[in-house]
Amino acid sequence: MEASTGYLLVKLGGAAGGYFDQSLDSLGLRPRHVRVLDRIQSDALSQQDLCRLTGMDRTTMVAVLDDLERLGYARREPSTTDRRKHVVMPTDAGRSALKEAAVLLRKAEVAFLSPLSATERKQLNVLVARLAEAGLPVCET
Amino acid sequence: MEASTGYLLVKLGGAAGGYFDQSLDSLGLRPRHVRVLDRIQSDALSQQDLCRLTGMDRTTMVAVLDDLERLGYARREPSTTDRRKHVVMPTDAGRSALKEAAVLLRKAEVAFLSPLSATERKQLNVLVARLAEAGLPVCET
DNA sequence: CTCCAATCGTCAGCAACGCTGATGATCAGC
DNA sequence: GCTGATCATCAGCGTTGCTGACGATTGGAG
Repeated sequence: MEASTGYLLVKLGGAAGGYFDQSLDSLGLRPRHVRVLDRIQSDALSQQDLCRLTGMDRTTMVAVLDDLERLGYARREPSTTDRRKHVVMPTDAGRSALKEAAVLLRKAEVAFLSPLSATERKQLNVLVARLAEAGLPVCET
Repeated sequence: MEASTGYLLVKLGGAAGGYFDQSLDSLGLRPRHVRVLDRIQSDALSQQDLCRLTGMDRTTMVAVLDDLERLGYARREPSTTDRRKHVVMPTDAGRSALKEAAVLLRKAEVAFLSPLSATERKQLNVLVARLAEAGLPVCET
């Protein structure tokens, strides 16, 4: 029970989360900010689009974008095609912050997985990818 | 970035957590209650002992034990050796509830890991156990 | 064209969570 | 017998993710 895969997964997920959180402290960001910053690089997305793509709540997204705007990493611009929408654009500072964050996150991940050999890390990646891709089966008890 | 092992681990951990939560709905318990219920089976532990063993906060433990007592699954008894302490004892109902919970959790885990083959599940278990055992390295960025 | 339901972004406020600090009771060492 | 530490408890704080409501705007039906 203590050593069940499921329990360990929960524990590990939490630890990894805290780990990633900390790794971004110097940027004043949290992983969710980076995820949003990443999404808005390529396409011009509305806040709703971002919600759908990241799975975040609409009100949480407002807070995240407030943060990114305050830090000068992104801007909200009125959409030219739909005046209800705001198109979210990254700034130059946002783009370089994203690069920096990616480096930090990568470093944190390497450290976190350091107890495993290269082969094992590859194995783990395959397994969790399969599990995540499997759509996280619906609970029906 | 989207498919990094670390990010997937966080996602998976959260999903597994919610999964386990749901699986215990019918018992009115949450995984933490089951963990406590499990710990008090063998030894006579004080609340502080339980905190140390489970890593839970002392005030959270109070709430958990309140729940378990209200459900008739555990009792607080004054320690005979130290009148500051409460020894936490499982009731018969608590013991059978634990058995039932273990079954439900096991079922949930099987379902959650069902996208993997038996060999892969074994592999995953070894890997996450190694990572968890490695003491979750300290972040120092 | 005129409504009307639906969508967008925002805000106030709620419920759960984990924690800090303080309290009263008790213990252990000097 | 005093003093500092430990135990269980409670009140209260800050954070988090969410619901519900709101005004503004859109798009389609009649």
